[in-house]
Amino acid sequence: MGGIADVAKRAGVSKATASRALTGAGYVSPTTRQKVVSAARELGYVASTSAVSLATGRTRNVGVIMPYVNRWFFAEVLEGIQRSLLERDLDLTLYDAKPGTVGRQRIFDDYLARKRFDGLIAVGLEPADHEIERMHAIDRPVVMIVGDEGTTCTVGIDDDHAVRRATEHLIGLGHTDIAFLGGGGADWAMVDRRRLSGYEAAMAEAGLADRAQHVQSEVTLPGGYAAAADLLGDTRRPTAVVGVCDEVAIGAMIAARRLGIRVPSELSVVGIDDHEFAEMFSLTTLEQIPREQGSAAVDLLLQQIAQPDRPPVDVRLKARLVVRASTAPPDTRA
Amino acid sequence: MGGIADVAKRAGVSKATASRALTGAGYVSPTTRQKVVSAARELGYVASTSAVSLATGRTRNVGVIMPYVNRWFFAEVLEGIQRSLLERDLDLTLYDAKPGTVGRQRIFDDYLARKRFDGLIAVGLEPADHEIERMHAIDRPVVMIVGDEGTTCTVGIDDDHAVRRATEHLIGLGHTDIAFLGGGGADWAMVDRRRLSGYEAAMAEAGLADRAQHVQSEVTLPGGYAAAADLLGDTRRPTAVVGVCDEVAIGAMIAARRLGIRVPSELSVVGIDDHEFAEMFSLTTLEQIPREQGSAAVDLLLQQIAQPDRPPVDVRLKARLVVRASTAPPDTRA
DNA sequence: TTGAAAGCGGTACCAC
DNA sequence: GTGGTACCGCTTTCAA
Repeated sequence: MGGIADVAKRAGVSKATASRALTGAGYVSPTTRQKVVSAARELGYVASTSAVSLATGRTRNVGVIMPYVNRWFFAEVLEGIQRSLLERDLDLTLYDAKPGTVGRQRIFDDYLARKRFDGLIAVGLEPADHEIERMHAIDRPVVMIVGDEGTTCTVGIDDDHAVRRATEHLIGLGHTDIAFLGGGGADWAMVDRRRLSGYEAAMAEAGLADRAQHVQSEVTLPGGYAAAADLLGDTRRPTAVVGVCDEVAIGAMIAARRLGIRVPSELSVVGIDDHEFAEMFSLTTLEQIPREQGSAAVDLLLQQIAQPDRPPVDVRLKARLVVRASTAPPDTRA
Repeated sequence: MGGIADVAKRAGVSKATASRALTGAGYVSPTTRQKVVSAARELGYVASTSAVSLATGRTRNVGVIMPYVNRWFFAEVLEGIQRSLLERDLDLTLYDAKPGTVGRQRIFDDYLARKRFDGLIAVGLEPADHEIERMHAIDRPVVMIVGDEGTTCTVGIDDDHAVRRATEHLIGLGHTDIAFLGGGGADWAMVDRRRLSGYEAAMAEAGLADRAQHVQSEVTLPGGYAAAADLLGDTRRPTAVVGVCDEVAIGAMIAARRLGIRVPSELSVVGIDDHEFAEMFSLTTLEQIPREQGSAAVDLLLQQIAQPDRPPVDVRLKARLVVRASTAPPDTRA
């Protein structure tokens, strides 16, 4: 079936010439090229990817490894990456590496070593040391989204900046009783720790260090709901909440409504993300655009693939404050 | 670096023997096998996937094509597929084929033809005729999740059954003013049409044909919210709503709360899915388990790959009614 | 500008 | 049981 040999024969040229004409590498006279191209089209010729890879050492495929695909941020990033790759005629192989699963182990131990890709994008992976080692061992460029700047390229928002803006926004409105909701527990992500620190720093700088309060919560919408339900059930509750992300913040808003606590008059809520639900909940938040981070990562990766020796770049975006109706000055009638 | 030739040399055998020892195909004496295996381990040998593919014609890779990855159902299915493939040492190449985009066109026109996979799983694709043609043209087994039974294997729930159960549940509680929320508009998915028909049939059978009411809505949580906000703002509103899926149903619940309409006393809501938010919203729903559909699809696909001539199988699951607190008899005080 | 031929890294048939 | 060898389908020197 339709190998390049058939195309060559039909065009009356050699395999070599056919290859040159089709790939665009090397000289071919315009007329010959035309003949080859027509022959290929007539035969419905499509090059075998494995043969091409074997011969060139390039897979025209990018690996994407992430711990979740069902959370807003990750799904958006994935879409951004996919769209970018699609434009460039590149494939995408997905690795779902949930923390603490044997699947993740297999991915790092076996899958990566197979080098089915020219480069790897790791999203919010929080890799352990031996995992980082594996990633470097494969000798392919790596770009991380949400990771620490270091030896590899990195894309992400400035978390410290974002959470400070969030906290300062509340402080600026007059709040002093501001809780930070989200994170904590066993496998607590670095992002979430960073955000907590930023919150604490902002509180301290405003002389509110002793009012700072961290409420643990799973970093999901139901998680935020559950944690907030506990927190707000108490009569001695904060007047404002910073959610570690919008999902948690929205969970808190829903919990507040259930408890009959009015947002924003009785409780102000800020998030970080600008999640697809943020507008519907009128959530004040710090906007990040994961799709753009995805395509930025692709750009960086392709640069690294083209020039492996370039020093690692660090793209650190500033999140923009989007004020909606979930924040207001504290109710002073109390 | 590290080809099978090196392994063979180190083990003191031929490439052929090394290959047999490593792949498990063909006879090799236990001792020889041991030698080869150790040599391979010592060298950190990993077979080149492109070379294997070229030689065997098998890619050990499965393509997954879906229109969204950021919606609950799709993300869950994807995770289910991924987990199944991971267990079997198979890779997953993702194609994000959003309706009406050039990206989708490229996927069907170019990407599929490259046959980077041994089989394809299409999720909720609603393919046009020429797209179906393309899928068959690649001459690889295809399994569809949420599709019409026909020439290919199919996995999915019995939508008619599910929506009837939902509607009958409400009718059984005494409701007669039951609206169906979701679907309609330009590129209206078949699933949603099927569900609407089921609802209409159930209404008709209960003698409520003239009370049937379809309210258009984008099939997302914010979409359901917006549509319900309109619908429920009217004083002459239904006493119950069937959401085309949980996302829409939950959007409706949120809208109701905003409007001060109490669920379930003033409004009953049923969904279909058992979405991750369903419990938190106490939503009565018909449970489907997308992850299981994903792994079922993988099973079917592998069977087809092993025995291409098997007749297409149709897995049609029954959704289970999960009664929570979003449904109750209509308020009769009115 | 084009063609012949040597790989790329495995697998699998066939003879020993 | 094991080894020699002809492919798999394409790219890429190197000569002509």
